[in-house]
Amino acid sequence: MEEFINSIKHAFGLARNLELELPNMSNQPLHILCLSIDDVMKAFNGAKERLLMMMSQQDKTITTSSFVPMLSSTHDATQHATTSMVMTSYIDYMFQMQQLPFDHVRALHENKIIGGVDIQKLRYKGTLEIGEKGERDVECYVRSKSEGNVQGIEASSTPRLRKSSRKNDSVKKTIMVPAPQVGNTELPPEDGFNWRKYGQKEILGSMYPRGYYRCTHHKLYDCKAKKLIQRVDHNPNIFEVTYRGEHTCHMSSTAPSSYPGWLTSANLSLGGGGGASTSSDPFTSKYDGDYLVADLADAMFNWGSSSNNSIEPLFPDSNEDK
DNA sequence: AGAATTTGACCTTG
DNA sequence: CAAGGTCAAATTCT
Repeated sequence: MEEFINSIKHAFGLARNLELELPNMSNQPLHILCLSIDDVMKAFNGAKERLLMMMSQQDKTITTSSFVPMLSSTHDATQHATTSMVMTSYIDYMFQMQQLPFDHVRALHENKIIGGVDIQKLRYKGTLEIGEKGERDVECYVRSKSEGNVQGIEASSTPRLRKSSRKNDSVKKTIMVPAPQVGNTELPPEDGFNWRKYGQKEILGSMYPRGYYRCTHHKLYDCKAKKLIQRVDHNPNIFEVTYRGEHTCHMSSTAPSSYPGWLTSANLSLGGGGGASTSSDPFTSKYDGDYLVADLADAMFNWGSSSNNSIEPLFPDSNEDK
């Protein structure tokens, strides 16, 4: 455990240094920045390996270890699982960051604002991914499946025509997202897309209702992307967010110009170009659940002292205008 | 006024 | 048939 703590502290230290040096990077060749990012990634990679080893050992024995009590005030199995999952998410989050600095730095260079030290906009939302299908040994926590490509069937015998959309959703990916501690805590942090709620349903056996959202552009661009949001029963500070379908609104002027790292994964096919950034630009007002690298580290190490295992507000002021 | 949300009814799936 | 998912009218918000 101590080994893991040291390695993760080292990684966060490197990330912190990189963050601090970022304003001065504008005069440096980009490959210098790449090397720095590589160092950070390697450090987190090592820490993650250790954590996954510890988790796999835990999963085999299902007994308490020194690891869980340090993070959690309650020791029941579900809390244990959730805490481990979210902690792993922090590590994953740092990996996902790798996809962003390059975009950000490029954007900043292109916009010639890096000299203006608008570091505020380098803050990134804290949407955390638990894992991806078949990628790691915590995949048991993730539901991710393809549902086939059966075409929808028109309901011809009823006055109300409706396509079967469920089978058309070829992509389904579920992640765990911590609830924001300020602003509207009823919703998980934004993910850069604009969603419109179209339904809510009480789910059998769940304490909290499930909210159904679709892309705001679903009519204009025939965008098929949807998401389901539901609070986790045993920890209301965590949302289970299921994404379905693919965004086909990339070229929209209101579509995000950059996506969170986990959304750029191949199975969601979210890569590709983005249009001009407007209000949906993740680095402007739409991104209100901001977390800095250094604060992620602080939140992570303060986790155990928090009575509700939630993420502390990092920039309370930035969320008040919601 | 238009956009977004709510909510009960309806539809699909297993 | 039950449960989950979606529709669409009513309502609320901006």
